[in-house]
Formats: sequence, structure tokens, C-alpha cells
Amino acid sequence: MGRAPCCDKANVKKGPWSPEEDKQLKEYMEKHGTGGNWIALPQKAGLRRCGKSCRLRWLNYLRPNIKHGDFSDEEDRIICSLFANIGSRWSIIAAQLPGRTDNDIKNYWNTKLKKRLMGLPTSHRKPHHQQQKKHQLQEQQQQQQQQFFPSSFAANAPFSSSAPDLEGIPISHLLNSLVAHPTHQSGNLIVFGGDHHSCSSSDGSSIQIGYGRDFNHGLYNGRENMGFESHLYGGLETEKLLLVGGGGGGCEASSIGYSFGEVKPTIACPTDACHGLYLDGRSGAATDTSFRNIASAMYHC
DNA sequence: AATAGGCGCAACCGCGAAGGC
DNA sequence: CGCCTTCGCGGTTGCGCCTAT
Repeated sequence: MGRAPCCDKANVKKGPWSPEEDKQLKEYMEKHGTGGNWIALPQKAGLRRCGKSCRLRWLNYLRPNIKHGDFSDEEDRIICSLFANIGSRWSIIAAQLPGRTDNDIKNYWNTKLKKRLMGLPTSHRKPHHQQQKKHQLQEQQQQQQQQFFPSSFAANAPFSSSAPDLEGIPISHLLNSLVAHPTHQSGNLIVFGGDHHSCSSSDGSSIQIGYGRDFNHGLYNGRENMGFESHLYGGLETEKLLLVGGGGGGCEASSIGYSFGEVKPTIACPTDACHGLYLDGRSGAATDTSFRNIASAMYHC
């Protein structure tokens, strides 16, 4: 049977919006709002568009106070920092950047920021020989990353080998430098090695960089749910940015059973000094390097 | 000047979540 | 409680523009 289509595809226009359609939608929205039903809106507004399309157009383009154009350094840092913390939760990231849309941020990340993190040039075409070099470099990087992130994550979120050489720098220093990074201005909060009883490891000093969704999906469910989403969504703490280090609780690496590539990165640091880092419950040796890559990538921000 | 191909952005698609009945 | 509808999100695609050759 399948899912019912959200609209009559045959009678619906697709593709770029014309100025007339924009005007029509804008005028309707200013007069009536959505009326709580995007699906019915195009008909009421006299538009031959899918409701979803109208919604997208409004949210990403027509809505008042939309900011277009270049992202500031501060915005860059916020995006990088949040991405490192919560991953591709663009709507949440957008909520931290007034006037920016999730689509905008997503595009910006995919086209510019990610490349910057990878250490690739973001400028336009390079001379042919340079492009070949770039390809070689990319392949090299991919090989390296597949060592660290054997799953698909490596392909999706590779980190630069041309980042500053962080080899030999204690992980704790890297973490501290991330935490001390000027990203965290404007009232954002980093909870780091604090007294959150977030999960169930024995020594109470783990450090996690993870995804809110996962914390609510069984990993840390029940009484010790970290409540990540509530930090990000919930009222008073909306502005908070999390890099959570469980205090009394801590996490056992073995409890982090998710595949790194399969879903989202979770990093647990089982000791105060962060001598070992565990990603996805794999051995500390490789994951130490992984963390260096992440830290290195964030350094680029 | 023509063209190939990369880049960036707008828009689409499909899925899961949320909420109403 | 389960079904259905709608919303919202994240990933992906398509296309126009721009640059190098």
C-alpha cells in the first residue's frame, strides 16, 4: 500500500519559486498565518504547491528576519562547536544562530566548513596539477581516517591530517583547549568533568561528546538519562551548549555499544587524566588518535 | 570564445515524531 | 491504545553560476 502522498503530485508545481508565488505566499502568511495546517495552506492561498514546499519556502526564505550571506567567525565557531557536540542536528544549531535557517547552516557546513576542517581549500578550481595533489591528499586522508573510523563515519566526516600536529599534546590539554575555546561566549555553558551523574561508569570522570538523541534512545535511558535534549530545548537552558563530562557517574566504554559509523560518535574518557579514550568500545590505542583528529579538526574552527 | 567541470544554493524526498481522534 | 494526519528534520539532488583550461 505504502504511504499516502502529502499532496496531489500531478497538480503540484515543483522547482524554483517565482516572485509571484513568493508574493502570494508572503501575503497569505502575513494575513492568516499557517492556520495550523501547511497541507491545506497552498489551496487556501491559491498556490499550486505542496504544503511542504510552502513551509520550506517560508521558513528558509520568506520569513521575516532571515539573515542571508556570509557567516561571521563567531557563527563559524558556534557551528563547529555545536556540530562537534551534537552532530548534524541542524535545527538545534540554527536555534543558536538567530536569523539563520537549518538549511543555510547545513549548506554552509557541507560546502565550506567541512572542507575547512578537512584542510581542503574552499576556493574555486585549482590548476590541474594541484587538483591531482588534492585528490592524492584526499585519498591519503581517507585511508588514514578509515583506520580511525572504520565505518562509514570516516567518509562522512573526515578530519584533516593537515591540521596542526597535536601529537604529543596530552589529551587533557586538547580537551581543555576545546573547552576554553572562545566559542563558548554569550552565556553558553560547558559542563566538563562536573558532577553530572550521567552514566554508569565506575570512576566518575568520563568525558563525552555525544548526541542528545542517543541519550534518549536507550543508551542512557531511564533514571540516568542525561536529558541532553531538555538542555537544548527546554526553556531556561535553551542557550546552553554541552560538552558533558560526567562527574560522579562516568561511562563504561563497553556500555557505548553503538557503532561509530552507524550512528553518532560517543567518546568516553575513563580516567581523570584521560590516558585512554574509547570510541565505540574499541581499543584505546586507535581511539586516542581518533580523538586527536577530532580535537585537531575543532582546532581549525 | 567555447567548454568542461566544480561549487553553492534552493528545493525535494523520505522518514520518524508528535498530536489528535 | 492504535491509527491517521501533519509537522519537522536531515540527507540528497538538480541546476545555474563561475572558473580554469
